[in-house]
This record gives sequence, structure tokens and C-alpha cells, in this order.
Amino acid sequence: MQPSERPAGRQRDPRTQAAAVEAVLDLISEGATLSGLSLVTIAERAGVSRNSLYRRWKTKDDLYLDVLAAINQSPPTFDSPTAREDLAAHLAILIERTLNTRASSMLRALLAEARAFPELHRRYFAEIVTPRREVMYRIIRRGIATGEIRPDVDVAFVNEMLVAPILARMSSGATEGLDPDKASRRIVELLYDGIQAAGA
Amino acid sequence: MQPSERPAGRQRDPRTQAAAVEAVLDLISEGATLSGLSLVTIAERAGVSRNSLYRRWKTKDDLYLDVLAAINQSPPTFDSPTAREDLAAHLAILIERTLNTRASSMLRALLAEARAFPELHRRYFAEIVTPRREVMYRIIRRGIATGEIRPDVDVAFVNEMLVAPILARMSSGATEGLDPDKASRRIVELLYDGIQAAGA
DNA sequence: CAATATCAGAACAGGTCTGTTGCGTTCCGC
DNA sequence: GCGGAACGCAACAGACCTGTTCTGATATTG
Repeated sequence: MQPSERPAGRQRDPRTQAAAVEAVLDLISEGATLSGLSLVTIAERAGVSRNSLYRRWKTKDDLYLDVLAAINQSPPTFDSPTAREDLAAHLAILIERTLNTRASSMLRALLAEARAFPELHRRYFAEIVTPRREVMYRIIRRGIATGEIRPDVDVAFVNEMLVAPILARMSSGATEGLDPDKASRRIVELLYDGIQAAGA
Repeated sequence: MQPSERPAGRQRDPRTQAAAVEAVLDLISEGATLSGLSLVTIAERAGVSRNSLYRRWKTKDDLYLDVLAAINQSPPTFDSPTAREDLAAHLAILIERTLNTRASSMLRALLAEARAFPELHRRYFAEIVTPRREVMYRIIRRGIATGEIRPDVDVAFVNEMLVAPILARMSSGATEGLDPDKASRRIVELLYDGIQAAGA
């Protein structure tokens, strides 16, 4: 008996997993909460028997972990000539993610219920926030090294200032009319140049 | 019979209203959601009979409206010599509000369930966001008029950049170790000066 | 074909929440 | 002191969710 051997019996329908994840994303983006969402509702929306869900996931948390994994994609790396362009490019990607209403709703729901879903919250930071943050840090440090960015700035703080306007929009749900390219360049520009008048 | 006349019968206990509002703030900050919170739980926490709650509020929404009103205070106005100081002072107040864990949790819960509580969401914007935003706009415009701030900046966007780092912290719940004075000055400073190196 | 694991659908007990009703008690104005 | 209203406490039916169990049908391996 090899471990790679297929077990006897009917195979699990591969569409069930995806259907359940889709159903959760739909329902959350329609205003449901993580704790308020019931397996009955998810099963109905997914067009799947409640039994199949219980067979796959012991608890709702387990299902949500798979939902979180589904909306996560590793950040691409660019190699623009300037840190300025690299920062804008990464912010544009973040904005695009924010425009994905379903993913945004899921993250918003997760942040609101962080205390009730500690493991989910932990994974969100470890697998989504931290990797992207590291990429941003690296770009900013490179900009400092090349003399493009002032050497006396706090890298983490600069990142926070760049990312915050997007996260704030995501949190409030006010993402309509946000153009990734335009908005990201606008943010980088203002933070590069500052708002102080030349004479002042 | 005058309209100002007290109705016959026992008066409502004035502590009940406050106790219910406090209970909601406690429970929400402990991880409950607006839709998930039950009147049974609220009544127990408030030390009040469930009956008294029903007598005062027809629905949970009505109760939440009173909770929202309780955490709202009108923004003070300053008259510092420079817009820079005024902006920092107002950001410091915003940060102080953010450090109020219970109010922050309530707003976070509200944003996450905006679709389920449209009236609550509408009032949040009308009574809390908009007034403060107007104050910020006025300060920025004044700074432009006095030649302190570049005249070509977008007032709304500058405000967004100033406020966003605080809102983002509030949304993520990462508010520990945030000093209102220091953090607010830091934000204003970085946005005033920009991050671009002098030679670049 | 036999064994096995999945599937959808239905049922069940046990729990919670809602909204309402009833009871006796306490407070307040007249 | 009397009526009226709010109080706490308890009960109720109706609805929902959970976790488990059963059915009969279907798919897959050996």
C-alpha cells in the first residue's frame, strides 16, 4: 500500500471547495460577518449539501483559512530604475487588490472580528501583510542608498504614510473611482515633494 | 394638559440608558459584532431586564444610534499661529479618539457592517466624519492663503494623506504605543517636508 | 461484482435569540 | 391613598443554527 495511492471510493467533487469559498466571499461582501455567517447559508449559496461542508472542514475557522488563502497572491517584484517608480507600482497593485470588493470585504470583516478569530488574524499578518511590507521596506531602503530618498527618514514610517491612504479607503469601503495608476502616483508624488510652499 | 407636563406613573430609571450604551461598547470592544450582539446579552451585561430595553428601543438599530451619539463629541477649534500647528493639534485629537478602544471598536464594527446598518452608517458620516473633515479643510485652505502651504495641492487629498495613517491604525486595531503629540507632529512634518533628498 | 467513500436530502435533539405576554412590585404625581 | 407607568422575573411560540445520524444514489478502486 503506497501512500500516494488513491483511496477506494468516490472522489470528492473538486468544485465543492471552490464553490464554498466563492459563497463565503459573496456573502461576506453582501454584509455578513464571520461569526454571523452560518454553514446552512453557505451551503445554500454554494449549491452544496451541508454534509459536504462538514466533511471537508471541522469548523468554520478552517473554512475561513481556505478563503484567506484563496484571496492571497504573492507580490510581484519590479526593477524600475527609481524607487519612486517602484513604490508607485507596488501601491498600484495594492489599490487593485483594494478594488476587489470581495477580498476587501473579507479583510474588513476579519479585522473587525480579529479577537474572535485569532488564528485567522495571525495568518493574515504573517502571510499577507508582512511579505508585502518587507518588499516596500526594501524599495525604500534602496531609494535611500541611491540618494533618491532622504537618509534621515524612518523606513517603517514612510511605508505607513504611503500605504495608509489605501488601507483607509479599504477600511471605509470608499473605493469607487479609484484609479490604481493615477492614485498611486499621486500619493508618491505628494510624499516625495511635500506640501510646504517653497518660500516658507 | 401641557406638553411639557410629566406623564403620570413611575419615571424611567435614567441609569438604564447609560448602562445599555456602556454594555454595548464593552461587548463590541470584546469582539462582538453589531448583528451578532443579542438583546439578551446586552441586558445581562447592563444589569437590566430585557423588558426595559424593549421598552426604550424598538430595534437594535435604534439602540446603536444612541451608542453612536454617545461616542461623538464636536471637534474643538484652535487658533494656532500656523496651519502646521493647527493640523498637528487636530490630528492629536483624532489619535486620542483612536486610543479610546471602545469607540474605535464600535466604529470598526460599524464599518464592517455598513451594509447591514445603512442608517447608522449614514449618520456616522454625517455627524462624525463630515464635521471634522470640514475643520481640516478650513485649516489647509488657510495655510494655502497665508502662503505656508503650496497653492497647487488638492485640499481633500492633503487631508486624506494626513488622516489616513491614523484611520489605518484604527481599522487594524494597532493603536498601542501611539503618542498623540509625537505621532501627529511626525505625520505633519513628513508631509510638509517630503521625503525627497535635497540633491535629487 | 464487491468494497468504499462520496454525494444530496432529510431528520433529529439541543441550544440560542426574538418578540410578546403575564405577574407582582416599586415608584411617582395627583 | 389611588391610578398609572416602569421595574424585574418568568414564560411562551416561532425561528434559526449546530452537530450528528440516516437514507438511497453515485462514483471509483480492486
